[in-house]
Amino acid sequence: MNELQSAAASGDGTVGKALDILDMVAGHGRPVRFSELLAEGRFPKATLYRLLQTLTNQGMLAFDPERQSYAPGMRLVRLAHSAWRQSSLAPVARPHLDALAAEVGETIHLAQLDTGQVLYVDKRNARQPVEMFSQAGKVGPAYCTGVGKAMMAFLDAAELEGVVQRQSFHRFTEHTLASPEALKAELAAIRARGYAFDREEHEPGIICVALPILSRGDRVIGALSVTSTKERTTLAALEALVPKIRETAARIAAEAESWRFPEQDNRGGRSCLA
Amino acid sequence: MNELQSAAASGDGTVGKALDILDMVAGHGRPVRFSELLAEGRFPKATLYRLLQTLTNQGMLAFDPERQSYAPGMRLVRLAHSAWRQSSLAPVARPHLDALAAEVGETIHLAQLDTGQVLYVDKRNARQPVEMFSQAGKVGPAYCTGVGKAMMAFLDAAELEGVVQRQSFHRFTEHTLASPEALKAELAAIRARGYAFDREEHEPGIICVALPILSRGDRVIGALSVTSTKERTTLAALEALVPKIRETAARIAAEAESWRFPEQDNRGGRSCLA
DNA sequence: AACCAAGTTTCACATATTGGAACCAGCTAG
DNA sequence: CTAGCTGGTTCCAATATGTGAAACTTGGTT
Repeated sequence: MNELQSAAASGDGTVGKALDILDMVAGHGRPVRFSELLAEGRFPKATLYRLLQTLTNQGMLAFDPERQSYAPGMRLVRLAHSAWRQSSLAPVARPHLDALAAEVGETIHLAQLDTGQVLYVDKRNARQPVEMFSQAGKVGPAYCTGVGKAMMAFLDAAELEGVVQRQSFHRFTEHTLASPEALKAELAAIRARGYAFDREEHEPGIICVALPILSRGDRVIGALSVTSTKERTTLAALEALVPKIRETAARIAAEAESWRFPEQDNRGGRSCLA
Repeated sequence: MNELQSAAASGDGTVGKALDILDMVAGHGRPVRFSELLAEGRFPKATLYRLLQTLTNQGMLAFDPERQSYAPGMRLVRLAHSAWRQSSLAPVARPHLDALAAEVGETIHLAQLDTGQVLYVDKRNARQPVEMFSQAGKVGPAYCTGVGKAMMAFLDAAELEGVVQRQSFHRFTEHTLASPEALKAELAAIRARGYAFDREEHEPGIICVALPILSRGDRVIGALSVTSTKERTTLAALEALVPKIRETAARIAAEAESWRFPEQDNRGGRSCLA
């Protein structure tokens, strides 16, 4: 029936297809027409149509009748809020990120590995007010970012293989490690050293240090990075921050371990104000 | 064939059920056991089980084998990022919120109406760094919040009816409007006045002014509020901010109108494979 | 009027979903 | 140790659901 299609994507019946379509719509990054999706050739006309309808009236997609196009719906935002609070590292990490941010005056990212990609779950922006979802929920490549490499370096062989296979190795800059071999060599170095650099591998001028967040038994549960520009600082200067970052990572890891959900149920009214 | 019947809830086949389950899990606000969900009695054992599995291996749910419990998964966060950027008012409103926040030194909320509830999509916090998802994606009641009432007041009769029906009218404080009648009277006043107050109706000590964001033809597309505490300020003082807020709301509305998605397609990286 | 492309609906067919019931731990109590 | 649990997983026939080619409708062009 099925052999090595297992891993990633669709397969599970109707629900799987529906979610696939959700991804397709979200993936476009802008409202999409029925025909555009159809053109992707992944589903026959009628099926696609029906599924879109279902998703739409479930609020997972929003249909703009004027422009006749679909976009991911707000129900996702509601659900994601809940996901973020429960399943991400962000809530436990928050105070630690704040502290670290106060110490080093640079941009900080908290990321997790998801389907071979880096998923940013929180951020502290040196200056200027934080952007909300615009950053959390964002995904990026693993093979050419500090956090991505930091996490990959501490995966075990089997996991790593899967993740490496999913990398696109697109050459973003002249420094991008654009092959599995180059990447693996780099990962070995990172593993030995204990932390990763991003030497303008993803964006020109942007450099960073990143450390994995390891839970008991060295399981990778996330990564933490401090980012800056080549103009403002140097790799050596960033490297000097490693002890602090490591400390923060350790604290987060420790807390993540013990973090059991408070037995109180949900829905009350929480609001603003500290 | 139909519009305003059946509305939200489940019904659409398997996909609908799956999404229902997603809501159930998310709704608990903490990892849930199979049996807890089962106890809800909405689905027969085997069905629930299968659906949970499907959702899990699609990444919509995360299963913690140690604690044997399900929580909303990270795939939702990814999807929501996209939803937030495309379908919410937040991206267009951002600069205007920043400006408003700078002027009035208080907490600002940007909300939309979703399934009869208030869905917060962005926020500016007077002081202290913004919390990310913790606020965006959060939902709250419509009948006892400034933004909720501001939006309801400008719905047309048919829409309003639907929304009112979904209110729980739980009495949060002694000021809460706890009946459809009281609410409707208030809404009429708000409609006439052009803006809404929250007089400690949701949380004791918390007051706010809110204005709807109306697009061409007076369609409600969101709401904007300035919140503070009874100690720090008064309703009259908040009322004095109305012109500024109205201006901001108008700007957001105008921009939302013209906002067509930049023709550039999805970000440089990969599509949906790799 | 004739055409075309985009979107919507139909319908005979088969596959995916269903859910009662049986099954399998792992526990606790008798 | 055995019976009786509770919580979770698997079977499988019955059938409700989802499928998709093709027909149809809409609205815009020439």
